[in-house]
Amino acid sequence: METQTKNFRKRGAILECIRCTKTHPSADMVYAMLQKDHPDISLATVYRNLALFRKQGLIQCVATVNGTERFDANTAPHVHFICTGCDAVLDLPELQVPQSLCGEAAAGVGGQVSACQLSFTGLCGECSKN
Amino acid sequence: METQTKNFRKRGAILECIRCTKTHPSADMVYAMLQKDHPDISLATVYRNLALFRKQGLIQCVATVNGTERFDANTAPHVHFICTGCDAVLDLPELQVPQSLCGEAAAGVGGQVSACQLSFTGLCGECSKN
DNA sequence: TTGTAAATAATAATTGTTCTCAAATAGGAG
DNA sequence: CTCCTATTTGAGAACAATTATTATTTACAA
Repeated sequence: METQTKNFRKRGAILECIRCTKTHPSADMVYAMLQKDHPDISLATVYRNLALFRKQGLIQCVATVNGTERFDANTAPHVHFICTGCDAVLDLPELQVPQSLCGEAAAGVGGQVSACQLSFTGLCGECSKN
Repeated sequence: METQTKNFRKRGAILECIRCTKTHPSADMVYAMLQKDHPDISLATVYRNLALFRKQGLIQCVATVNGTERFDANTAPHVHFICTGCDAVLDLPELQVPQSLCGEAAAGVGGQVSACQLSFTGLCGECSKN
């Protein structure tokens, strides 16, 4: 029973992990965070399940920072800030992409728009003091 | 003299190449396009110079599609459309990010905003007919 | 020509990600 | 409970994009 619950679906643990953090982690960060409760987890399992969650629409990739993808369990479209100093990805919940732009975009290409993404780049509060 | 002019600074050719195309090419695409006039160019040279141009502000990375970076010599902030069908990156010159948002973003993080990027994802006209 | 610093080609190394495959496991049928 | 089958997983190989290294070539000035 002990080992059973421990090994019972690491998939759930991965989803839980990404839902409980605000840092928009990469696959590697999720892997590191899970080490404590699941020391025998494989990095491949993390990648595999992140890809699955994305396909299922449970999470989304919100940015690619220095070549590594960053994920978010908040699938509602929202604005991000990417710090070039510390590679942090922050939410800007108070900002919103004007709805009208989506329609204009669809019209502009004569196709279908399924998502939009707005992100700002710069130095966060911490890093701008460096 | 012949060989001299031919070998004279491939850097210029790389910049020229990216300035003369509207497809927002990747490093690999630039490399392929240069093969004709510079069959002996190295892919590493393309990467190196693209990185340099970016640092100099001559070009910018406008998107990461399927893990590969796409560049643009138009460094003015403008909106893009990324087709998930054919991986094309298109301009949407008629759209603009409201200037007010940038200020709000800077205020939101208490830091400095150096760039912003808005992109829509979906199917382009061609692909939506598939 | 000769010295020096920058640019390059070739290739090795690194890094993020995906694939392969055999072993472990869950959940159902008997 | 026991067997069966499909799912999930770990380990590491494979892969592709990118970066670093190194020896060679080039531009240019003295």
